[in-house]
Amino acid sequence: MPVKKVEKFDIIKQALNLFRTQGYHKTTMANIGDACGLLKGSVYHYFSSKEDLMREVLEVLRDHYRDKVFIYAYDDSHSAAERLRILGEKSIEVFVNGEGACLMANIAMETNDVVPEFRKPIRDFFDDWVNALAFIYSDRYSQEAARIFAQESVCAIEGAAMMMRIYNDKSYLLTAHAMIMGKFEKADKEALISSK
Amino acid sequence: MPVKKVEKFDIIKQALNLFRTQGYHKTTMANIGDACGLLKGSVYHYFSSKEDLMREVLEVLRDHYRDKVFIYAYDDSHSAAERLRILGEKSIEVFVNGEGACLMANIAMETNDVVPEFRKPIRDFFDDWVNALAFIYSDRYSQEAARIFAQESVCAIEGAAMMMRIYNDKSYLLTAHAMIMGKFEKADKEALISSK
Amino acid sequence: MPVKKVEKFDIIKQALNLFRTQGYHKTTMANIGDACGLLKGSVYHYFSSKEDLMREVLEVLRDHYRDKVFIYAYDDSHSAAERLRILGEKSIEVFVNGEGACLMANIAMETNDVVPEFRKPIRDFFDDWVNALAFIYSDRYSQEAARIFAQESVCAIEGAAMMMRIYNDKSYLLTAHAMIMGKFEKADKEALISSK
Amino acid sequence: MPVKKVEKFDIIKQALNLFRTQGYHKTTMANIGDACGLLKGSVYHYFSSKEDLMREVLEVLRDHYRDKVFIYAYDDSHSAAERLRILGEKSIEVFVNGEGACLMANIAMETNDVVPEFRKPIRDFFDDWVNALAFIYSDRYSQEAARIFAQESVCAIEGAAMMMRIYNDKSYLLTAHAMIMGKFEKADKEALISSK
DNA sequence: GATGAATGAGACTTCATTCAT
DNA sequence: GATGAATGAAGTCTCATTCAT
Repeated sequence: MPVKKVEKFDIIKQALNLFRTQGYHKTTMANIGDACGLLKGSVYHYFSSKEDLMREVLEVLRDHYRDKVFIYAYDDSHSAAERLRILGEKSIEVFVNGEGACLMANIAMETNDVVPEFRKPIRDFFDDWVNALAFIYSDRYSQEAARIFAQESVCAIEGAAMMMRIYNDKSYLLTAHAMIMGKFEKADKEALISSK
Repeated sequence: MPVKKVEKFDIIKQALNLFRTQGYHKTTMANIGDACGLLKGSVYHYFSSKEDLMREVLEVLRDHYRDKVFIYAYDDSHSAAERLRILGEKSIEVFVNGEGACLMANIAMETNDVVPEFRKPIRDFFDDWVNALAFIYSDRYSQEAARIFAQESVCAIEGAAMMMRIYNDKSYLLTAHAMIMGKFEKADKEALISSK
Repeated sequence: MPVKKVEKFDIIKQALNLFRTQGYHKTTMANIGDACGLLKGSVYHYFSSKEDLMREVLEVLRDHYRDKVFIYAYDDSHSAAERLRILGEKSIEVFVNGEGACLMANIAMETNDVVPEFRKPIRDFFDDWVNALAFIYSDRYSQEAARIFAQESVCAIEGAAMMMRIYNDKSYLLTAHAMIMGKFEKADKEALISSK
Repeated sequence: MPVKKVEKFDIIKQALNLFRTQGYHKTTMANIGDACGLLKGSVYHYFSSKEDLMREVLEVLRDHYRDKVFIYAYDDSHSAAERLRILGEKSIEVFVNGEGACLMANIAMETNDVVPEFRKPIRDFFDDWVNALAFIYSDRYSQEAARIFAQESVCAIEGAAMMMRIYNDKSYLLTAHAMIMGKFEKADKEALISSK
């Protein structure tokens, strides 16, 4: 029976949302328990500590993006531009539904210097993301240029997510995606022109 | 001769660095006291609460940027490109010296949903920044386009600051500035071309 | 067999005694914890704050008097004089056992101007007391006169409780009760005489 | 020049009012300083400690009552009833002007079991009061009866002061005084009758 | 597996007090 | 005499964590 498994995942989902919006230190085990209909003591049946819970949250999120989002970057059945569009769409969906906050970025900023254990899963996530974009971009850019553009893209999106949250205005994210798509498509044309 | 007295501004500076690197909730009044050679109780001689101290930190930082950095955007004695370069240089200086963390962004992400009092000073800071860049850009862009480019620039730099911190790699920030400068200069040429 | 657990009511009883003798501000959560064999932090498992605990203490005491003491005022199976005697006896018992201090009066005096939240339960207690006495007195006095005599009686007893505490001499309370009983009985005779 | 003396007395007066309404523990040295236009540190030029200040407050109040109020009890130029009226008038004045709180009673209740140093001045005050009333009453009562009536009178007035404060209703005090005067005058008539 | 009681460390804050200027 | 900076003890409260039931 998958009952237990589901419950554990529920805790992770609730914790993810709380960590995302309230941050790591402000979110208490009682908050998490409340959100799941559990007492805080009961959360310890599933996770040995708050840090452990956070690690699992980061892992689940990393896996989710790798398996359900970034994977599309490598899907040959779509054009590069199309794949870029899909990635953008999916991350907008997640960011915007999740009240415009990126767990990875927020936890990175809050805990980078105080809970070093979280660094690796966070870096892994961003590695995956940059690699995925670089793979798409390598269609029209050199290895080197694709990588830099990928990094720039991630910066642009994360910066936009931050502004979106500060100003409570979703347009930042849309603008960022449009900018990236535009730049990529322009590269396309230039590539076409120069290849003539 | 006065005994070495702690200046209020010293506390603000130390607090700024601690808040920037450890975050708001993880930084304790004892940490701040320690950094100034004071007991935690003594900090209350200057600030009525931790929140109050943070408010003053945000205010000081906002004022600093407005008066010492963004002000160059409006300095007629330099060309637009030159002014853009100066702004970039100054913020790199601050970010990088400050161990690569942007207090405004970090606190925004950590406290946006839990300490609404901090929202206004943070927004004010970003308003100042966007306005300054938009003013420079309006030299070669329409009002509308300048504003959007300014927002994109801030996003790019903040995203880069985040990546810099996560990967402990200062090149992100340099790349972001180079990209912005490049785009602005290209606009220059295009403007020249189209004005022919 | 359950491990000896602290009952919520135990905490209330211990707190009542401490508040009564040491006052509200001087009594600490650690004092209360100690008196119950708990750490100060553990008291918060039962009460959300010191003020909340005090509110419950006041409520319990008010309920106790209403249900276990003042209720006798309305018991038809005894004569008015007898009911008055019972009330006096019971309150002497409580006051004297409680080391001669009236929690309600003490907390009223200490917190009247600084913790307005306590005013209502305190007034409710004194309302109950005056009403109970007035009901007894209405047997031989007009509504109006009974009410005033009831108020005077409460004043006399509370004043006596104060003097008892200051001089550590229980006779004040006995004297006050004797005076009240005497006055009531005299009214009886006068009533008899005037009814001839 | 009596400048200094006056200032010290100012502090005592302000402290008296604060202690009376807020209680001993809740009143801070900063409160007292504020009320005098001093910083809290400066109060220590006049009093070695908060306890010391309170002791002086109690002493001043005791002296005031002894020299300016109770002294009328022994003034041969008025009848006993007149002297009783004067005492009542003066204490109503003080109580009611002083926002209906009796410093002596309040501090007695709050500190009886925790600051034994205050007991003696408080007892001295009440001794003075009882003696003064007993002296008046001895005009028409036996030594013994006068003393008991004096104690009852003090109880009645203090109880009334308490109720006045709890209900914010000055009539309690007036009623108490009327009751005492009435009882004394009745004794007068009875004495006259029995002396026939 | 869940509960709720309990812990203990540590957070923010207050405050009487001291002292150099 | 007054100030303001500083102290240190203590107070209220929070919270991750443990554990018997």
